[in-house]
Parts: sequence; C-alpha cells; structure tokens
Amino acid sequence: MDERSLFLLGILMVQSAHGYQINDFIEKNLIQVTDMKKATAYALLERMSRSGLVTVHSEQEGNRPPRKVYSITSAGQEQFYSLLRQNLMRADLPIYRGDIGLLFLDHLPGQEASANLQLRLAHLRNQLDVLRNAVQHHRSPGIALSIEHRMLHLQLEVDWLTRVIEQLRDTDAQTPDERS
Amino acid sequence: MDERSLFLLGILMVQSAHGYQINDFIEKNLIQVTDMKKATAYALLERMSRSGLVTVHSEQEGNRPPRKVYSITSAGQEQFYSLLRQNLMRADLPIYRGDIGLLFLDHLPGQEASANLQLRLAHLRNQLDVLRNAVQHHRSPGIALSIEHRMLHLQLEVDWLTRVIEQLRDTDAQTPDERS
DNA sequence: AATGACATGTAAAGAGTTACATGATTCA
DNA sequence: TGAATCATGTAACTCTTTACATGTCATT
Repeated sequence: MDERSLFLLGILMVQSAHGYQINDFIEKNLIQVTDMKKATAYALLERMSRSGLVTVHSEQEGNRPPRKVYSITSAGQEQFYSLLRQNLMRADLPIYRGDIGLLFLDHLPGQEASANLQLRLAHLRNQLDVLRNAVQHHRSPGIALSIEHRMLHLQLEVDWLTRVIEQLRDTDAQTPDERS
Repeated sequence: MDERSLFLLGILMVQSAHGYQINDFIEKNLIQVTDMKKATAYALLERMSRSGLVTVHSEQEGNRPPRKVYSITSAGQEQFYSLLRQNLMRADLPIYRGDIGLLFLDHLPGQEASANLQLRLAHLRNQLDVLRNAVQHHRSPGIALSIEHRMLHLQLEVDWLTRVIEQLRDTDAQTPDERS
C-alpha cells in the first residue's frame, strides 16, 4: 500500500492527472512495475484527497463525464519524499511463489516434473522477449531502469531453471526407476 | 492462496501434522520461502478439512490442549498433484516493490539517493550472509533448492544495485549542480 | 514464581480485486 | 449501428494479518 501511494504521488509530482489517465498509463507502460488496479487507484486518489495530500478539481469537456484532476499539495510532496526515502533504503526481496512447487519436486516422476518446468521456461523466455521489445520504447530513465532490472532477474531465472532441468534429467538418467 | 494450500498439502504428503507444528516449521526453516502466518495456516487447514482434502483427529497428551492432527485424503492428494503441476508450469515473476522508488530516483539529490541505496545494499548483503549460513543446515533438497534460488537473486540484486550506485556517482560527478 | 514453549482459535480490520453500473463520444 | 475509448464509481468478496483470548507444561 505504501508503494501504491508512493507511485501515485510520484506521478503527480511530474504533473497533475486524473484517475483514468493514470490507470491508462499503468496498463500501457507499467504492467511490469506495478500491478495496481483501476479501482485501487481511484480509491487511493480519493483517500489522499481526503487526507490533504492532493487536491481535486473537475474539468468538464463538452458533455462528457467530468475528469477529476488531482494535484499534489506541499503536504503531499513531503509525504512523497518520505515514502521515496523509505522505499529506496528498504531491501525487501519478494517471495517467489514458484519455489513452493520446487519444494515438492520429488513428488512427481522426473519426466513430468521436467515437462512442467519446461513450460515454465518457455513462458519466461516469452516474457524476456516482450521486455526486450518494451525496453526500446522508453525514454524515461526510471522506467528503463526498472525494466532492465526485471530483465536481469528474468534472465537469471531462465539460466537457473535450465540448470535445474538439466540436473533433473541427469538424476533421472542415473536412477530412472528409483523415485517414489 | 493456491500456493498456500499447495504448501500445506505438500507438508501433509510427507506426514500428518497439526497446525502448531506446521507453523513452527515455517518460522524456523521457511521464512524465506513462504510468508504464511499462523492464523492463515489454522484457517486453511480447517477449510481443507471441511472440503474433504484432509481429515482431522484429536490427540490428547496429558491435560494439555488437544492437538488436531491433519492427514491428507486421496482427494487431497489429487488436489496436491494438480496444484503442484500448475505451480511448476507457471512463470510468475514477482513485482519488485523496490522498483517504484527507482522510478523516481531523480527526484532526490544524487547524494541522498546514493546514501539510501547504500542502506538497501547493506540490508541485502546482510540477508545474503544469513542465507549462506542457512543453506548449510538443510538436508532437504527442496529447501536447499529454493534457498539457493533466493541466494542467486539476492546476489544479482547486490551486483546490480552496486552498478546503479556507481552510475549515480558518475552522473553526479559530471553535473554536480544540475539536477533539479 | 515467572517465563517461554506448547496448542488452539476468533474477531476485526486492512488491502485489494472483480464485476458491475452508468453514460458520452468517436470511429469504422 | 455497433464497438472501442473516455470517465467515474461502488458493492461484494477474498485473502490475509493483527491482536487478542485461553490454558497447560516444563524450566529456571
């Protein structure tokens, strides 16, 4: 949640914006960086305006539903810098949900384990390709930085998985019938 | 949530166990692999017993509060294999919350950004040391696998952050007064 | 006598998502 | 004319955590 409001405040540090605009930006450019959903963004912007971190003003264009444009206040700026510092100094490596499966890898016959992991590998390679493509289209140094970061981890994941699968094959070749 | 029940079922595949025991095992050996909390484990075991994936029987010892020992059923085993396959073939790279900060790195003077990131780096090195120590004490190949996995990502993180900080210094040395 | 390990559980709150509802405009 | 885009919002739900409540047993 801290990251969510840091993110929103960060956007508003650059320029005022309305909810739809922000959500659109996320969906088009930052799906890799944040998974915040539309409803969350709207609610958070509302919440931040109630607590004085941002102000709202409505802009009407023609007969369309009015846009609620949010602007950051000085209190919001302070909060932004505080959250930013916190975020930068924190080192929270995520938990890898895929490791749960690896924990019980030996419950599956080697062939099947291997087959499933190869699917995982293919997905990973896919994601890498997507990112390699995406990294081209970004001028923003911040976005480029985080995409490169993600690519590094993805590449590590690909290499590591490849090794794991190889080991699985080797083990299986040695004792093809001995796994329970 | 899928990972949570996969994890619990996996534990019960090896041997029947009660909630306290499982939670204890997590806290002592698997804090890196899962962040499931006590209340969640208890509730999930309850829930799985209601849906027939596990059975319960109470064991009383002396006058102590009775232990509810859960055992996996054949329906539970099927569910386990199904969840395991799903988990193995899925490639869900997590979202790195720390990247949100990097997105806005240029809002802080280079020195401060650098100082904060060095704190992050120190934490990461700490975690690496802890894991290097932990990896010794595990016979279970599954646990060892996931700890090694984590160590690789940690090491990558350390190397990468080091480079980022260096670049920050270089940029700052070139244009010491020109950042807004 | 007190602390910590053993053992269970629940109530309330928090965070976030899904799915829906509404309606105008633009473009094919 | 129908679909996609623009623009907002909310109600219900799921998942999970925090904090509390309860009591025994062993150790210091």
